Amino acid sequence: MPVEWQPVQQSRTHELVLQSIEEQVFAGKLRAGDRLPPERELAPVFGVSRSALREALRVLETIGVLVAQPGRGPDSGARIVRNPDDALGRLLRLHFALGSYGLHDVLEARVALERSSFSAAAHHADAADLDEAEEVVRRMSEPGILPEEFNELDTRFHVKVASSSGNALTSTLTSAVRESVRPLILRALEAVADWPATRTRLNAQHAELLRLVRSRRGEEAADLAEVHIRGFHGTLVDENRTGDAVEDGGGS
Amino acid sequence: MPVEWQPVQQSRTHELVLQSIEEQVFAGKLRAGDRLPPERELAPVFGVSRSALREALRVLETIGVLVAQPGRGPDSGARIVRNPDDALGRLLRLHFALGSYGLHDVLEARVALERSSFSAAAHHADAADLDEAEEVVRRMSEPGILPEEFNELDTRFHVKVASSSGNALTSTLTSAVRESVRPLILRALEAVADWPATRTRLNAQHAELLRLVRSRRGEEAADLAEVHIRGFHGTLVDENRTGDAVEDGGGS
DNA sequence: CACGGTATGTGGTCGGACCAGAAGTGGTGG
DNA sequence: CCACCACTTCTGGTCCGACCACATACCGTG
Repeated sequence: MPVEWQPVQQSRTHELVLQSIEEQVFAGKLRAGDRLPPERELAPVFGVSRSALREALRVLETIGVLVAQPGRGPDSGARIVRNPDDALGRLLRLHFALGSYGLHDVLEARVALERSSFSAAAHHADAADLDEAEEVVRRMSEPGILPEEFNELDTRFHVKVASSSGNALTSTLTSAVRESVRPLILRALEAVADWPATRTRLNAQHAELLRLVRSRRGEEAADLAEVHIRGFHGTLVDENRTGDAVEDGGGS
Repeated sequence: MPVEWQPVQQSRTHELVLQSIEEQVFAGKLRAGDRLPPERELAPVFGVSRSALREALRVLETIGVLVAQPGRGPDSGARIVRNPDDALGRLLRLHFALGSYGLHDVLEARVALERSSFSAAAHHADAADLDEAEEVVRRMSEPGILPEEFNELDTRFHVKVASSSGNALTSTLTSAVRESVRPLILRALEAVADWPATRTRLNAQHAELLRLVRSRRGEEAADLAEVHIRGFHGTLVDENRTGDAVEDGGGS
């Protein structure tokens, strides 16, 4: 049984601290909303310097598990929270920029995730969520809207539908994946030849998507979502060079 | 146009440093493989202390964009890399433990992602990848295998298929999502009543999945993958309490 | 030319100090 | 008794300077 154990060295103390805190989370002893002791107290508990502790806390903050506030009072100090969206967004955005994956990968991932989102939304979304999405579509349809704001609203539309599906994970993933290609999409929209026509076409699809979701026709909504996304990305590939995969030296 | 600008305060200097480095990445001036100057040189460039710079670098390291090695020579120092897997895995693992999303969310996300993976694998996978997957299935079929190792190999099977699909993003996401529920699945497997029967049933599906992929029947493979995953998770929900969503105070 | 000790440079850690800000604390005057 | 205001306290954020461990480059010695 060649299990191929990793070298695992990990002599870095801040990772040991991190591991210790993570174990508390996995064991359920640290839950969302809990507050950590002040850094000056916690560091000696772990037997490390405040700097090392701070680096561990910074990691937790980076992945959206912890927020820290200076000052005094009930809201001060380090608190366990659950905010994966920003972390995931930053992660995918940077890795997309570095070419960890290409535009085609993003396209397929979006199709997979949003098919699921629209299908689930057709079953679970309540009227309030869909009304908000409708309002977004309405604002996207205003004449004279610029690609900049259109891009912003389009993102919000897709994320809104995803979150209305009741699935926090696909919602988060959808949002992060969409965000990671936002600059690319913006540049593509700005470079499109007939902007009003493109805008109108996309909005017609948005409206139809919402109509299908409202009438609980999940499968049709999923199909149209796929067409919508593939068509959109098809425009992108025409306007941009697809980010190709380069060899890497950082194989985990 | 109520765009609702965020407060954005961000007085923390390490975030400014981070932002500056990120811009270099987005502008393509920092690419995978590039080396950063030593911390002692870089800190004064940004006009910050070494500690603040280090916290920014720690963030980049956390999201798998940078690795650092002490010592001297061509391999020392901080290098830009592309290793999103560990970062994504840790992120989803912790957030799942904190209840940012529940087991049902993971189920649906897995179905969406792996349907796409198996479908794409049927079109793009080469023989070598599938042979590796076959080998994994073979080892899972060895009599007397324990849930511990089975869980390990099952993860590797699904990740292997995902990576063979040629889509680095869905592969990474599949891996991370699967990893986030690994402890849960392990406990479920260990608690299952008739372990040999369960094992045999799952392996039969694995073998059939590979057969469908090899014969390029993507749609059927996707359907079976969905059945496979839903059945698996169905066992889980029976054995475990589904992690319910708690209210949160950390709205981004 | 081969070898081995030493100097150098890297990230990692540590301790102490100070800063800015928010809230508690207590004194003061109405 | 209450309202107001200055002061104290506590928090994370930052900075500085020093040392450690380790791997390499360097250079003297054989």
